[in-house]
Amino acid sequence: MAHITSSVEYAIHCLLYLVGSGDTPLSSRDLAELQGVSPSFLAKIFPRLEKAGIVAASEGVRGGYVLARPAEAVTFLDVVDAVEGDKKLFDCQEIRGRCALFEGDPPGWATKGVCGIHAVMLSAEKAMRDSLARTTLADVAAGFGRKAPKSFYADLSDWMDGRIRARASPRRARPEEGAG
Amino acid sequence: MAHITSSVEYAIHCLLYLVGSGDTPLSSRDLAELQGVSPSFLAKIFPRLEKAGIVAASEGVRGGYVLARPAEAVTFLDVVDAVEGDKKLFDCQEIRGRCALFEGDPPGWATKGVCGIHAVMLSAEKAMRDSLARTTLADVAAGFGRKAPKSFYADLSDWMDGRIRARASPRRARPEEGAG
DNA sequence: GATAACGCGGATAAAACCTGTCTGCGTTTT
DNA sequence: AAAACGCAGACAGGTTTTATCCGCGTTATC
Ligand code: FES
Ligand code: FES
Repeated sequence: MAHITSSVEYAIHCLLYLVGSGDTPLSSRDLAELQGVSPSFLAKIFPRLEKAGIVAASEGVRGGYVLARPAEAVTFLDVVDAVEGDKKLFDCQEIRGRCALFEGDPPGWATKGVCGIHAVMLSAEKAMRDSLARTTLADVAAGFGRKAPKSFYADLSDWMDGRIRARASPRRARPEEGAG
Repeated sequence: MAHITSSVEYAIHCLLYLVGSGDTPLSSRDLAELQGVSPSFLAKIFPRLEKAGIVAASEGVRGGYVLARPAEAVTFLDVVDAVEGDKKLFDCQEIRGRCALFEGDPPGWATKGVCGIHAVMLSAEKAMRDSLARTTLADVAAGFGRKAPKSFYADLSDWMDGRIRARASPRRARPEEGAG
């Protein structure tokens, strides 16, 4: 179990597909099957992205999700916070006030302000968050676009269309199921 | 549950006391009672600091721990790694290779090198670790020394001496126990 | 208008992790 | 010999993460 969980990995990979899909909504089920992850689990992640204003949902048949903002305006930090809430890197237990010398009544100089140790952790957390805030969905989408061949996007589009057509006309699109 | 756990908080607070104690070994039990934390739990943390070469142990009666290096040579990162092992900030599941379009046989361009998303996380982890490596025990000890009154260190020394004397001559040091 | 796809929320369960306790062992001072 | 110490392992309880399932309201399509 890591601090940045698999939920974030799922979320960002999905968001990258949404970057490519433009105005066409993609359902969480399709995104799950496309990537080979659990549809039920993914369905629990998306509402958090929606509450954070990262994606917009459309209900009903042919519904799904689209990006609610331009990809340049969604940082990794946005996604991490949306999916994980405000999870702290370090949870200070304030043990400095329990020193036996204080006998249950710690003096002001000992408990005033943030503990020096805690301050170092907060600084490290800030460094991490600043780093995450420096990269957007658009940045990684561009990097992915440079690696993938042109045909990939066409194949992807076909796959999504295929799923919709298969559901619309199961008789023609998946004849093998009835003929088996 | 946070990424940097309470064990690290306990460890560094203890190490700060060791900075002040110089060559006199302090036992994990005394350090635990002084700070109001579980002696059993603290006893599980110190061996990890010892294996990492941060503290040196002396066994037997009057044994305990001393710093194995100057406080200037022990960074927060050293302590975090010693106590938590090499815990990653993010654990990539390599879901990029599971894309349905690849049909179980992902092409080289899709799996070569580190995933762009993973790379961002690694960069954030590095930022955090660099930040932690920038502060040493000596730094925070100096900050603490500026806050605490002079009498605190004398009181601390007395408290430690008192514990040793109480154990050496229980009849005189704790008469109320036998008189009850 | 019925059906099916879709998002949403809650209940539930399994696995992993963190915290904390306990016990027994060997070592060393008193 | 006794007591204080470090060390290693087994163990239990709570929390988090991952994952599944179900029922509900909404909406496009037949
Ligand atoms: S009291 Fe929490 S870090 Fe010092
Ligand atoms: S596959 Fe793990 S972050 Fe992309």
